[in-house]
Amino acid sequence: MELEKAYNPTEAESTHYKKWEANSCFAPEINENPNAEAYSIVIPPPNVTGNLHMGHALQHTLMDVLTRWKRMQGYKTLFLVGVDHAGISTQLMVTRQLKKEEHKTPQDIGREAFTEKVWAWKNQYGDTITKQIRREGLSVDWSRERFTMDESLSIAVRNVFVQLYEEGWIYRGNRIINWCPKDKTVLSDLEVKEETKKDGKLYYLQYPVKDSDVKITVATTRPETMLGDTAVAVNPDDERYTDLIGKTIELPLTNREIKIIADEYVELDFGTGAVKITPAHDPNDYEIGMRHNLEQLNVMNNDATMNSNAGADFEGLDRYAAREKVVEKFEELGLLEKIDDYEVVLPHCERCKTVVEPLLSDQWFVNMSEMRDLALNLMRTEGVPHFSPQVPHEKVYTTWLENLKDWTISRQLWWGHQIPAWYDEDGNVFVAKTEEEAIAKAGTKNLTQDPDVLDTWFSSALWSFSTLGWNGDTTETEDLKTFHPTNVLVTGRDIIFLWVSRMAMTSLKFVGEKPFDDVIIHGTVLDKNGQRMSKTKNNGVDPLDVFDKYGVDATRITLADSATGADFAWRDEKVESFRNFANKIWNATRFCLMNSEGAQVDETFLNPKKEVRQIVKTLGSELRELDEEDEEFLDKIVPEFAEDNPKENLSIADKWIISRFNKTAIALNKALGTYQFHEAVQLLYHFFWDDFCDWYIELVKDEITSENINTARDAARSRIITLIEQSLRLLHPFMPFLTEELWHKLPETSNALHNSAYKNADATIMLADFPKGDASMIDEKAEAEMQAIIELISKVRNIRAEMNIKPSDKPAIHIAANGDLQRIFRENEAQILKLARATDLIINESLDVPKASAKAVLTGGAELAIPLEGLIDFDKEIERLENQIAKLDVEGERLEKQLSNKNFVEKAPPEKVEELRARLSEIENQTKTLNENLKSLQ
RNA sequence: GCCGACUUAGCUCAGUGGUAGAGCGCACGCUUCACACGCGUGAUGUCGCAAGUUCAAAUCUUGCAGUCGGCACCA
Repeated sequence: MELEKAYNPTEAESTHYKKWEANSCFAPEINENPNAEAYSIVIPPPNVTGNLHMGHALQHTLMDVLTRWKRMQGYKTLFLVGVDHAGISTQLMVTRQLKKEEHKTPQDIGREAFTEKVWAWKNQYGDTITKQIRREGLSVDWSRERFTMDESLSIAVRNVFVQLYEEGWIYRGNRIINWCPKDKTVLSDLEVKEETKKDGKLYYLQYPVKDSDVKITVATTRPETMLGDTAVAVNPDDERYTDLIGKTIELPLTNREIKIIADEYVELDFGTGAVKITPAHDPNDYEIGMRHNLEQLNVMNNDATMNSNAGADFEGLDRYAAREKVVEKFEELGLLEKIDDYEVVLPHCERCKTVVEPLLSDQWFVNMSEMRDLALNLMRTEGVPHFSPQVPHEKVYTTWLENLKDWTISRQLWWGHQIPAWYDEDGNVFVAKTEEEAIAKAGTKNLTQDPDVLDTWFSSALWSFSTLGWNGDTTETEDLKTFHPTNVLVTGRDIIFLWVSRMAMTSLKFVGEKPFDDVIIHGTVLDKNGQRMSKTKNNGVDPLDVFDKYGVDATRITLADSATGADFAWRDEKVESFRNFANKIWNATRFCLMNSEGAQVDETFLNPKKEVRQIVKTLGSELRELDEEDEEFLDKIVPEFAEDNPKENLSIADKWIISRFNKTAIALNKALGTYQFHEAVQLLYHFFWDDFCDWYIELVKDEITSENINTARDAARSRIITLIEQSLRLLHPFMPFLTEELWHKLPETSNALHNSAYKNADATIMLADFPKGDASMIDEKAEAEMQAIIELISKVRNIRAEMNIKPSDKPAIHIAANGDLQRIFRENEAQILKLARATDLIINESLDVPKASAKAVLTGGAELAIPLEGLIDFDKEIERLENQIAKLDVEGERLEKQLSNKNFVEKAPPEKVEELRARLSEIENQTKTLNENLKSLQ
């Protein structure tokens, strides 16, 4: 079989996903093992309005890597997918469309028609994100796809609301809240972002005290709110104002009189020490107002224009126009003391960036006390959720919970879960799951449902269990039993408070168990200059463009390689290098397939013991008394077997690559188990490229391309193709398309290679058994021997390059070495000659070469020389040797210094001291030899 | 204001007590029968600064500087 010269991802990406999906490979039901352990991940539901960005691609890749890995291990895996209705974003988007297409506002068409439009919009555009998820290759179970406004999830929301209300945790109250005048809705504290404005002003306004000439000066950044002042407060200990406490102020621009009150809240040394109090427009003033029983005068409409309470001169003015006018009037009255430049920090709507106005308003709140304690207790007693990385997230999470305030959950929107509360004509409230129940409770049909909807995060908070069937009416399902708690949540740090904490709380409260064990917090993908990607800066990198350019697999493994929890700057060059890696895998496989006649994928070629077990099984009882772990077992029963069996007859290179493979597999499983994705990718990259391609393939090339058909050649072919097959399995969680594409091209791949949990499924690498790695196949001796061969070849290559020996010139290699090294080099003579591009390998106890030779030393006291009659440039060779001596000298000096330090020798672990001594002795030997070589040239 | 992270080769980043690493880039050489998205060879770092702990510090402690982030906020 001959493959294209380079990997072209397009075809693989367009066919395999469809096949996997059609074969239900993603659903947990594919697992035939009734005792299989479950593994589950729920996706952080992307906004239904959303488009995939690089952050999603990163997060999704990590979840899919874990899911595919566990699935291949035989776990009953569920990667649950779904989208979020995303209240404000979606409503804004549809509102914008309505304005553009029909020049209408939502109010023009009414709630029902508008909501219908949003649903239509959702149905039309809502699958953008799910298409993109398919493109990413995510092995999510589409049969369990959820939407936060699904019927069952909505029932869950209502049940949770009703229960919390009945238990007294949810209440309706009139409090200072964050109001977005543009979106015209209340926002929770978490949806408000502070921004510093450097060119702000601090205005000093003078208020005349009634029946006196005294004026009291207050400082404010928002002069327009003075129209709602209902007091001026001073510190009770402030001697400047002692006489004024209790006096009355004639509030300018209004004909109202307000009191001067004393309150500890006021700081003596800030501003003028006197504070205007506007209980309806400032959270602190509100608190003071409550303490002093002050009137709460709301002077603003919900679009941040002034209302009639502000007086006829101001009514209808925008807050900023009103500010200017108030200042002008104060100036006219001679009551404007001064205006200072002042850096102000203003709250902004996270979504539309409008300055948020603190307003007194009737809203629904959740008192979080009980649920907060449940979550805190879980962390304190079990350390759950376990954050990766633990620092700083565990502490930030805990601290936030400890300081948790009430959650504002109502939103003045139409898109979302409408609050299940009804009012009768007298304003009495009836909270119930359905209107019928509310009617029953109220004893009247004349009820109006609260027009507001719930914060989007209220439904997201239930996501870990509402998606598995819990809705309050139904509290036990097979899925809940099997998949809850989920194993790990993968998400960004921006929603630890908004989402992670709330899932922890609601899950504990309503299901009585944690929602997940682990939480992986990934970093943020920044642009190439280290800036956050944003629409306004237009510096975003579209993952779909990257997929098109470099392929999905290259993008996935690039992202996984970057996942250390730290932010990182996006570089196309990095994907390019992983695209090259994909191509390398493609070509290595291509090469093996060009030489695959007579080969078969068969694990026993990598592990003869497995064959022993098979033979034992076949032969049956007569062999039972023999120890199958005994390495010479086969020799004992059939001596000729070991000699002739090419599976047993392994070269150093074979043993070495098998050892390296098993080490890699073990380390890879460990890295994935501890969420060290970068480590995992590095292991795969270097095993495959450096060990397998650069060395193993080159070492066995001659044998497997041999024209002579014999069992040894076919065994070598089977071995290398089996190594490819096993490597593809290790790579599959990261590069699903490429590995599936290649796997099917390998000879005799079938569902027999599946994990035993998937015996009957159609053949696919995604269900193949994930290699665990066999520690007993690690062969340190073979690795050391191979290291000697690699060192020899590398040194020859170094001489060739530095002495400018043409590739076409093939010199002889002379080696002086001890018995063991002699054997190793002789056994691999053909490979050494090929890879070093030499003609003869002359091995002796000592070197017997002409002066005109280039020389080098090897670890273990061996020497090598390449005679270069007529070719050698003595000056160059001298320089080369001097360079090597200099390098060794630097290291030797440091070691000598360390070893002559008594403290080190006495206090450091003996094995460490011994290690350094051995190294020093090696350096001394090599230096000595190099110096002799150098002298002979001078 | 409080909390925290980061600072390592030209660039992007790994590395958490024992001889400084990768990819890209750079230099030199290669139509070596899988791959130039390749092969071989090489150069490049007082690991932000200062002090401390230790036989030993990129790694632990403290301080400083710079960058970034989270939380809170004084009118």
